[in-house]
Amino acid sequence: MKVTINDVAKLAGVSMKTVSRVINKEPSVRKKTYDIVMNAVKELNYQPNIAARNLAGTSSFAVGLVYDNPNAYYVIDMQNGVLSRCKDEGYELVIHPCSYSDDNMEADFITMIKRSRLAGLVLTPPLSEQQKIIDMLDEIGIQYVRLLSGRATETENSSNCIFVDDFAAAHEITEHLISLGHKRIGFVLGDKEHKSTSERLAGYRQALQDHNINYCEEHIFEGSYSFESGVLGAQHLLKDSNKNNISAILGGNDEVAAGALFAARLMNIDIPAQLSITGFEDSPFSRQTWPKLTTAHQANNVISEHAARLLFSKTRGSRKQDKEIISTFTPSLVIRQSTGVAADKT
Amino acid sequence: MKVTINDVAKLAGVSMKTVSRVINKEPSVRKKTYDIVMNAVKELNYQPNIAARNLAGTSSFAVGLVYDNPNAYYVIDMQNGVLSRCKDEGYELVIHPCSYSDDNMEADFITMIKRSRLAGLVLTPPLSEQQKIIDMLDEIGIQYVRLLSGRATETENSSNCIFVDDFAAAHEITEHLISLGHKRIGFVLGDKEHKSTSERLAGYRQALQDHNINYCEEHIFEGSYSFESGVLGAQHLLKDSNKNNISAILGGNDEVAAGALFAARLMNIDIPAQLSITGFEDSPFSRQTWPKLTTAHQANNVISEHAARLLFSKTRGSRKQDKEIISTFTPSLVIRQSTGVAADKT
DNA sequence: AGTTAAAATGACAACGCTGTCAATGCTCTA
DNA sequence: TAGAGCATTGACAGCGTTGTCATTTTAACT
Repeated sequence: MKVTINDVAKLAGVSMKTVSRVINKEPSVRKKTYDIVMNAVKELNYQPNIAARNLAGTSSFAVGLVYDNPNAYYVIDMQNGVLSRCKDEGYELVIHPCSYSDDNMEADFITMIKRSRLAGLVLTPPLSEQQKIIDMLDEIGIQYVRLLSGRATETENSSNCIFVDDFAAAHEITEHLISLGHKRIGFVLGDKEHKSTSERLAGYRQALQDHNINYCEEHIFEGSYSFESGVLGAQHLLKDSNKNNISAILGGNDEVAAGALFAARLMNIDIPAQLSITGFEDSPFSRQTWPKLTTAHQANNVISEHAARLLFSKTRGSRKQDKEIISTFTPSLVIRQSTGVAADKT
Repeated sequence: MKVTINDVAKLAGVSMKTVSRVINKEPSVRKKTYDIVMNAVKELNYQPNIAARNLAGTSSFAVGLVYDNPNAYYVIDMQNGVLSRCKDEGYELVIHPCSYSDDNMEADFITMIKRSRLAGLVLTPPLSEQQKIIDMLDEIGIQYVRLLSGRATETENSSNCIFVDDFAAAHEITEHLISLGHKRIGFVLGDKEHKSTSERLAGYRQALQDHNINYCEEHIFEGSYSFESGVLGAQHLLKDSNKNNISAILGGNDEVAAGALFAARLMNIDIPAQLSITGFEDSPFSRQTWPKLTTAHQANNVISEHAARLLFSKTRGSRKQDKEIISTFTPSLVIRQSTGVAADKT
């Protein structure tokens, strides 16, 4: 039942160490030896014991995924992306949900890292944006990859970052609305602690400017990445006392947009005839609203897979540098039924 | 930086083994010794190395969570519930998403178990219902806990099962609709491979029978647990050519119900004035539809925490039997705005 | 063929903990 | 107070791998 490296070595007629070399794809193994060992591995269906490898080796065979994100779809995509890479590389994934606001967070963090002797970490926003955390990790000396909102060129040291260009996405969405004739466009922002919020706002402003539309502070609602915030934000932007005459609303993400949709329904506003609404991320429920949301598609599972890829390229010293790692992802516009030609409100 | 059990032993002036006893909460340690050791542990901020524990010990310090479920909210809740228990017990969680239809599934499964030397497994539906998988696990001899739809009394050996009483939930929901005057109630079922589907259907039938309403096959749509299925199912049940005169629809779960809501909107049917719709599970997006869904609340994170609790009680030989483990959970009705008094259709 | 360097392989000691079993300390009884 | 018997502690091997370094084999030259 329990096959060890010794069994394989015996069957292959080589030493333990040579088997170790083969399964770790180390150089300096003759092709012939390699084949013999691999055959033995297959014949016995040998699975190296992770615990032993972790204990004996310098770096472990486990990576951590750290997130503080209430969005289930986002988290699942992130997990699956990283996990698929882990499986290929024979690593384990240790998931670590945590709360940024939690006082114990740092201690928790360190406990996790120490206990599992992690080879590296994938950090998702907003934790990936916290300098305090980055400093802590640098001090510990652990490898990590950060998922960030922005573009690679901006930051000086971005060798361990994967970027999502929210600026470009917001720019594209806003231009889409402008092309439909919208001039008074509201924006229900996400949490201001998230960099994606300021990036998206900046993209929106740039698009307005490109088309000579004045930026108007009254069109901005500072909210958070939640359905409820979308409801509140839309209600605020649309209420009669605010003579905004808004004809379109950007939701900070799909959830916010769904909330805005909900609010519009409460106010008997027809979508998209009277009001256009857009989201961000193209999460599953942007297809589960009525009408379906125009949004910016963001392949989180692919993004996180690249994050894992980048992490492995650092930890395992480029054992195999098969595919190129994409370091900046730009979401692409997906037009659905929640946006339409602007109603004339002049 | 790296504190080992030896450092603690030296500081405490005891042997390695005694420290081991303390951190494992083994009996036969004098209170005084225990305190001395614990102080040393705290002073050095000692974290036992999981890899070493796994390697040296008979059972490992990792449990697996296996799921084949497309519902992100469900999966996240399950993870968080199990994880919270793991944290308390110093265990790691290895997540294992898999596809029931995948041919490699079994091999994958075994690879995972072998590689990580898991102490136990938590299985969620529909995998937990597969006899083939159960047999496989029994053969391997690994501990596991199954999450099942049903009630504890039904099955002969249910000592390693946690039940969710979908029958009762469906009964309650159906009675709610009946009490509102509904007599012709449609049901868009989930995947027929899931036991929850037959349980919910049975609960629905029982409620009809209890109130002397005839069960009518035309009111049933065999679908799957997805938004799209909800759309299709509702469209089918509501189309004019089917002279069903349905005044209410049970969605197989919240996602299905959201789909049904979507379909109703397409057909310009007013909810709940013309049609009542209900879901199951009370997942977040039952609160993100318009109108919000009447559903059956099911605390998946609590349920999965109890599953983990049950698993630990088996593996660690009841080291501390603090809280009682609930083995059957009954979802409770949550009335929101998607259900209302039946329109008179006679 | 003889020499030398490089490539391939192997022997063996860690890694940090737990299981086993022996040794010691303590309590209680006669 | 001695001895039995249990509670508590410790010494040491071993879990299955990798790192180090020594050894053997191969290739590449005179």
